[in-house]
Order: sequence, then C-alpha cells, then structure tokens
Amino acid sequence: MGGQREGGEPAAAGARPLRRDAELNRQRILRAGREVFAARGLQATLNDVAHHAGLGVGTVYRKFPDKRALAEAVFTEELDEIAAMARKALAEDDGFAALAGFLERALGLAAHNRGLRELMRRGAVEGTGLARARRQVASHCEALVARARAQGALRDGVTETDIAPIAAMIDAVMALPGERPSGLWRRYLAIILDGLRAQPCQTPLPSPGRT
Amino acid sequence: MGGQREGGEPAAAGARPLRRDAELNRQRILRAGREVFAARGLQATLNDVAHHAGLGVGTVYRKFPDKRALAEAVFTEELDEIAAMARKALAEDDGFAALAGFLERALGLAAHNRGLRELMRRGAVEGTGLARARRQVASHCEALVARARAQGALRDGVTETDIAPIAAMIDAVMALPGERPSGLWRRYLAIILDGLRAQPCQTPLPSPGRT
DNA sequence: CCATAACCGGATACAGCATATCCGTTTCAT
DNA sequence: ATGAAACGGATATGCTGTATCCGGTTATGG
Repeated sequence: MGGQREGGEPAAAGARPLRRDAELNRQRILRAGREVFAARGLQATLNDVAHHAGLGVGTVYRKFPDKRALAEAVFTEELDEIAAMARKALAEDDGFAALAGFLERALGLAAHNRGLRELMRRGAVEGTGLARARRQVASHCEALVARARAQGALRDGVTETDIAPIAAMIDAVMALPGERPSGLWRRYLAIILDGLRAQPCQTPLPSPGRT
Repeated sequence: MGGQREGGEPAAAGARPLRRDAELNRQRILRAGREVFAARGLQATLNDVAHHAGLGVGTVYRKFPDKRALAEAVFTEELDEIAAMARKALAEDDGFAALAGFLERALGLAAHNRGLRELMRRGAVEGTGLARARRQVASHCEALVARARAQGALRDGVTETDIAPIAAMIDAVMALPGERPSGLWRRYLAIILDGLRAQPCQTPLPSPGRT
C-alpha cells in the first residue's frame, strides 16, 4: 500500500531482494519495534528500538526513514488484528454479547500495549495505511453496534459514537499509575456495559483486586 | 505551610511587606497562572504566564523560584475549593445524591481546567501543601462513599477506591480531541452513576450533542 | 526634590533530548 | 578473493523549556 514493504515474509516483488542478513534484520527491527512501543509507548526512540533489536541505529534508519514509518508498519498490523477480532464477533448470534466480547478482547489486547493506546488517543495521519486500518476497525464497530441495536439489546440513545469515548475511558483506567498490569479496567468496563444494555442489569463486578 | 505565602491578601506576618507595586504584581501573576494553567495545562511555561500577566519573565522568577512553586500555589487553592464542595455535599441528606452531585460539580470544574486534570493524573509531590489538599479531598470522598453505602444506596462491591478511576475515566472523555468544551462527559458520568446504584436504574442519558 | 533601595524587563546562556547522518569497518555473495 | 551491500554508533543538529543576569525604572522616606 504505502511505500513501505508489508510486514509479511520476503521482500516485495518489484524491488531487488535484500541480502539475507539485511532481510533478517528487518524482521528483528519490526519485532523490536512491536515490543518497545508496547512497553514504553510511542515516545520510544528509534535508538531504543535499535538497541533492543541488538542492532546499530544506522541500520534501523536505513530500513525505516523515521520513527513514524516504523510505527506505522507496526501498528497497522496490530490494528488489522483488532479488525479481525471484530469480524469474528460479527459472526456471533447474540448481538450484545458480540459487542461486549469484542470490546473485552480488543481492550485486553490494548492493556498490554501502551503504544497502541496512545495511538487511539492521538489519531493517525490521514492517507497512511494506518488510517485505513483505523477506519476499518471503526466501521466494524458501527456494524456491531447496529446489530445489537437492531436486536433491541441497547439502551435508548446508545449509538456507535459511544464506542470511542468508552475506549478512551477504559484506556484511562489502564494508564492509572500503580495498578498497571492489573485487570482493574474490567471492573469499569463491566459497569459501563451494564449501562449500555436495554434492560437494567447488574452483572457481578470484577473485584478491585487482582484479576 | 510551605515556604510560599498563602494566596490570600497582604504579605504574611514575619516578613517585611512587599512594596505596593510588587505585591500587586504578585496577585497578577497568581491570576495569570490560574488562567494559563487552566487553558494550556501544566506544560505552560513561566514565560507564558509572565507574558499573559503583562510582566517580564524576571519578575515572575523573583516571586516564584520555579514553575512548580507557582503551580503549587495555584492548585492548592483550587483543590481547597473542591474540598469545600465535598464538605457541602456531606451536609445533604440523600447520600447517593450527595455523592453524585459532588462528582458532577467537581468534574464540571475540572472540565474547564486542563491543568487541574493533569494534576489528578500525575499526583502531587509528597510534603507540599498541594499533597495535603489532595488528601483532604480524598478523605472527603471516602466519607461521601461511606455514607451512601451506609444508606444502602450503593451497588455491591463499590468502594471509595472506585472514585479515582471514575474521575480518570471522565477526564479521558474531556480530553477527547474535538468535543472539548461540550458536555459529553456528563453522558458517561450518568451511565457510570447508574452503575453505582444499588437498584438497577437508568436515568435518561444526556445526548451526545451539546449540553 | 533627592537619594537609594527595591523592583522590573527581557535578551540570552544553559542544559537536556530526540532525530538523523556520516563514514570507517565488517559481512555477504559470487 | 573482491566488490557491493550492510552495519555500527559516535556525533552533529535543532529544538524546547528553564533560569539567570544586569542595565534601566520606580517607589518611598527624608
């Protein structure tokens, strides 16, 4: 799509294939990018990534013109994974359970990925593959909401525009200092999901303690 | 308390009073600090504040050793206002309404104060007057929750430790790009409050549009 | 009105940081 | 073996926010 090679396996067609070690390093960098961005967020340096990959900075800058390029490559993949989750949810029968389950799974993924969360807040530059993946996810969410609504499972006034704010709220809980790796966010997601149902309902709350 | 004069009127006892113009400028700076921090957040520069106050940078640095000092002075006041709100709520009869009303009012205040919100996320340096004010607010929240709970108004498992995450969530909605000055947050606060009640209940949702 | 201590203004030195480059060295491929 | 490709990482660059310094100004008491 863009100017960067897809995350897949070998080099793309048109261009002369990379030397074997070079291609290997490309993979290493992508991997390291994933890990570093997940752990330290988007503000991580390409130097960080390089070091983490056991490579020199120069190597990284030869493969990816700048940080944006690498981040885009990395997160487009991850957003596509989420889009796939949504598609799978769309196949379930119970519209509300599908929506709820998707949110839980997608946010569970984000829980361990600070970079991804930061990306949700900010927003992608238009025209990138990343923006495309983003729209993809958004449109699947719409479908999920629409179906739950069609089944009469949603409280009056709930729309697809509620999804982003809800994600933002849960993200905020995840970002809370202290209980980083705990599942505290599930507690609040439960409260919110209860609040989205057509029929008033109180599922048992996940405890404030560990998951 | 700290080493800085209180926000009040004239100079403190012990020290020789400031020259009249100097004291006036002190007020100007405090005022400007409030406004600038509220609008641009804690990352605002003392140079910004100075310019906003119509004063030179040097003047500001003479009154406040650094940004932290000014921010502390400014936000201690604001937190005290919130503590006062909580005390007033504690005087109401209906424990749940008191809690809900307090949250609404306090968050409504935060809605227009980016600096204050950033302060909630981060957390104050221990030992400052600011930390004291913070604890004050926290303890009042505890009391508010305890009372609602004692009146049997709270859903099972809800505790005072839920307040901070809830505030964080609402803050996240306020920080959402785009709908900054809208009252969108009230919508989600309503959902969450419904979820806090002992009896399942659905108050009508504030619309996603303007307030 | 004068003297002088207090105060003001804002140009600028400083420090920290992330980005991106450059080029001598090493590795691959034939 | 030998040239092309790739590597490494020290370092130049640019930017931002912090804080100081000192010549000029203003208030105040005698």
